[in-house]
Formats: sequence, structure tokens, C-alpha cells
Amino acid sequence: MATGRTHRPATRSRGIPEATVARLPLYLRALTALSERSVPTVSSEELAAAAGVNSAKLRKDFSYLGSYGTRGVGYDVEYLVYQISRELGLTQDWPVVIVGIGNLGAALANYGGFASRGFRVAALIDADPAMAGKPVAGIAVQHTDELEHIIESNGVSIGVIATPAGAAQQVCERLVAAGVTSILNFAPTVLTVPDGVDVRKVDLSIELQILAFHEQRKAGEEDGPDSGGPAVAARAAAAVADDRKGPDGDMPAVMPA
Amino acid sequence: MATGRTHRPATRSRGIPEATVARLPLYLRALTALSERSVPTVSSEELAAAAGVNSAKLRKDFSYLGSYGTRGVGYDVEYLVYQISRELGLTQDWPVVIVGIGNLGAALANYGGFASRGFRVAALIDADPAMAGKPVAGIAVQHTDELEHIIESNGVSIGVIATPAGAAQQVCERLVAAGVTSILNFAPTVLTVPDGVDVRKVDLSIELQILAFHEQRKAGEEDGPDSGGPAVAARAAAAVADDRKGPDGDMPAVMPA
DNA sequence: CTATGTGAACCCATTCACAGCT
DNA sequence: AGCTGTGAATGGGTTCACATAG
Repeated sequence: MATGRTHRPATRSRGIPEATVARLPLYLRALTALSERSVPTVSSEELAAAAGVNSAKLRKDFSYLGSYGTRGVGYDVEYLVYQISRELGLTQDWPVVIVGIGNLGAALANYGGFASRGFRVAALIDADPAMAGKPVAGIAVQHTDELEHIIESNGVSIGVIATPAGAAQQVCERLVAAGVTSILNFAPTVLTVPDGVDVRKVDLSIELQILAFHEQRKAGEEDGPDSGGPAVAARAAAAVADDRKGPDGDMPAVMPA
Repeated sequence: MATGRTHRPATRSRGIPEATVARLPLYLRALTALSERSVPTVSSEELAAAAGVNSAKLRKDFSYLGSYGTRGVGYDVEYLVYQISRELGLTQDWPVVIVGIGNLGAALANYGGFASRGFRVAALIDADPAMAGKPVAGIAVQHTDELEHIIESNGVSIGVIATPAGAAQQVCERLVAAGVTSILNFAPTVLTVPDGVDVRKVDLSIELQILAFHEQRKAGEEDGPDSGGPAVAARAAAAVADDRKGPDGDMPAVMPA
């Protein structure tokens, strides 16, 4: 085979940093929009703005993929769309199953962003017998009993879990046993999986909690780094009563042993 | 203290690393589960396993909050729940509005994880007049015309956008103008906001794309780092015809200028 | 002269390993 | 003796700034 690169610092051509991989879909989305407007080329500056990152980062990211730009000009939109799609594995069709067809599962089934990016919803699966046969997003829901059969006969390797937290681990194990090796988990629980299986999680309330943290801080920092908001007096008292080094606050009822 | 830097040193006692903040909700979830089982104390090892991180990271994270453990023993569960809740700003009640009551918006409105963590859905807002008055998750949907009034009269500072991409920026601007300073964006588009406004985004299809990348790589690495899958022959030809340095692959139809 | 591609510096995050407290 | 808390070491990711190509 014609690979000239036999021994290399090894962390090269194939080793794209995880942080870069996570941004490729962002670039792809921005490029797709440009493509639909028939824009032929973009500069790193313009594309970075459209994707919400800075241009140095974008150029560095692209440098891991190869030299796909033209100096003095920019990047060819169509060409980049293809290269990034290929890098992400979106030039092939990925059948996915969604397990747990509640509100969220139904929303996912109806979500247009999947189909338009190389993902095909192969089946919707739910444990409730009353759901079986009901059409959601034009697909008849199937019962959990069918899970293994569906995975195997469709060659599904990506599963989406949108069940309640209590059911998630068990569903996960059945998916993995049937051959799934990538899981997107919406249930608010930690999944344990064997080596070789990838799990990504999306927890809706975690994102809100992170926002609340920053929101609280905005309100508290208005007059100096040590103004603790409504509980300043209580804090001062607690600092005397309790020798723990926490920067702020006491506790209403329960104290540690 | 100052190093002639234009921005602030940022590493102060109040400056909890962003990566740590992002994990606090995870710890909180694990601790809440322990609390419900009336477990009085946990070691960093046990709690780390329950949260899906390693124990050194967890101890380091907690060290930014203060010394809340007891050497030789572990952490008091109730005490930690309170300290983390307070740090995240969850001891107060955050009214949030959800804009865009489609499948996803409805799923969010019904999501139990919000209410149980100090968030209160103050209003559901949709642009479709036919939706107005309809109850979703026990709350009557209100029309977009009411947006400013709802934000102001409820003192809402956190907004959730679950509209189609095309409407998101406009909704965002109205939310910000009315006083919202934190936004959780589910629309697949980049939002532009003034300084001082926080945006976090959740893009369902991005997570799947990242999984696809790793999934593809699993399949491709089975027989050597340069086995390119189905397109190997095409690649070799392209390598001759095209002097770009991309590590692999050609393009079906379009070529750059 | 313009905009990419990239070494090098910088900064943040993770991991290690052990001192210090209970 | 056991487990936390944390300096020190390590590793990744981001940013800078400029050589390089068109």
C-alpha cells in the first residue's frame, strides 16, 4: 500500500484531538448553511464566526485533517463539507434505535437533525405493551421483547437511551449484548459498560445547573469579591462556630459528625 | 500580584475551575441518591464510582470548595449535598421559561429533573396561536406576544430555547432585552448575545456525530492504521491526482478551485 | 498583499504520590 | 491505619505570531 508514512510521531495523521472532533459537527453545520446559500468559499475568519469559535482554533483544527485551504483565499465550502463528513463517518448511513418512547424519545424520533446527517431511525422501542404498534414520527413502536432481534437484523451499532433512570442500565446491557457499541444516554444515571463501548451522555438538568451557578455569581459579584449576597451575616457567625475552611455559608439543619 | 496582564488573574478563592463546575451536578446527583438511601457518609472512592469519575479528580474538585471531608472517614452526605447545592445556586428557586413548545419543548416541560433541582417552569411560550391556552405538563401555553410581560413580572433570568433554528436568534434577542441573562439553547444554531449573557447549547445531533466518528474508527482499525474501508482504491488514485495533504480520501464530484 | 498552516508559548485540567489529620 | 487534601508533575488544548504559499 502506498503509505509513505511508516514511522511517525504516531500522534499524527489519524490521531485527531478529542476537542477537535467535538467541534467538527459545528463546522459542518455552518458549512452546510453556506452551501445551501451557494457560497463557494469562506475564510477561516468568516467560518469561525458562523460556528461560534475563534479563527486560530478553527485553522488548528483543520490542520489535523490536512491542508484543505488555499492561502490568500480560504476554504472551498463543498470540498470541506465532504472532507468533514467523511472524517466524521457521515458518508455512510448509521441505523440507530431509540429506546424509551416517552416525551423525550418521541421528540428525538421527530428530530430532523438526525436524518439530515446520515442517521436513520431503524426502530423505536418501548417497554409499555400499550405503546406497541403505535406510530411515532411515522414509525411503529416495537416492544422491548424485540430488542435483540431488531439490533441484530438491522446491524445497529448505535443506540439512544431515553428511558427513565431506573431502566437505563438494564436496557444498556441488553443493547451491548446484542451488538451495540455506541450509546447516547439521556437518562440521568451513570452507565457501566464493557471496554470498547462508547457512551456519551446528555443531561438536560445538568446544563441548567451550570447556568444557575454562573447566574448566581453574576448577582453576587456586583460589589466586590467577598460580598456574599443575602447570607453574609450568617456566614460570619458560622465561620466562628465551625472550623471548616469552606469559603462561605453555613447549613440550616444538618451538621457533619 | 498583577503580572501586567490585561485581564484578571482569575485564580482566586472564588474562582472554581469551569471543568469542576460542570461536574458538581454529577456529584450532586450521586449524593442525592445516597441521601435517599440514608447513607450517612461516603469515601471519595465510593462517591467517585457512583458519579463516574476517578477519586483523585473528585477530591481535587472538592478542594476548590473547601475542606468538607473528614480524614480517615470520608464525606458527610447531607452536608455535602447542601454545600454543593449552595455553590451551584440551587438553594434558591430559579424561575425559567421555555420558548417553543414542540415535541422537545413539551418533553422539557415534563422533565422531572428540573423541578427537583430548584428550577420552576414559570411559563411555556409558543408562537403558534393555536397552542395558546393548551395545557402542557399542567401549564397553559402562552403566546409569544406575552414574552416580555412574563419575563418581567416573574423576574425570570434563565430562558430555554426549543424553537426551530430559524426563530432562535430573534427569540434570544427578545429574551435578553426583557432581562434574561442565561440561555439554554436547543436550537441547532449559534446565538449571538451581548457581553454578560451566558449561553449553553445542547445539540442532539452533534452528540450522535461524535459517536459516529468513534464508531467508524473502531470498524476501520481492525486491520492496521491505514486500511481505509470501502474507498481504499479510490484514495490511492486521488493521492496522485491531487496534491493536497489530507490523510485519506477523495471527493465524488466537486473539486476546489 | 492576503489568509492559511504551524511551531512555540501559554494556560487549564488531570493525574500522581504523599504529607497531614482523625 | 485510613482517607482526605494538595503541591508537583504531566498532558492537552488554546492562543500567539509569523513563515509560507498563492
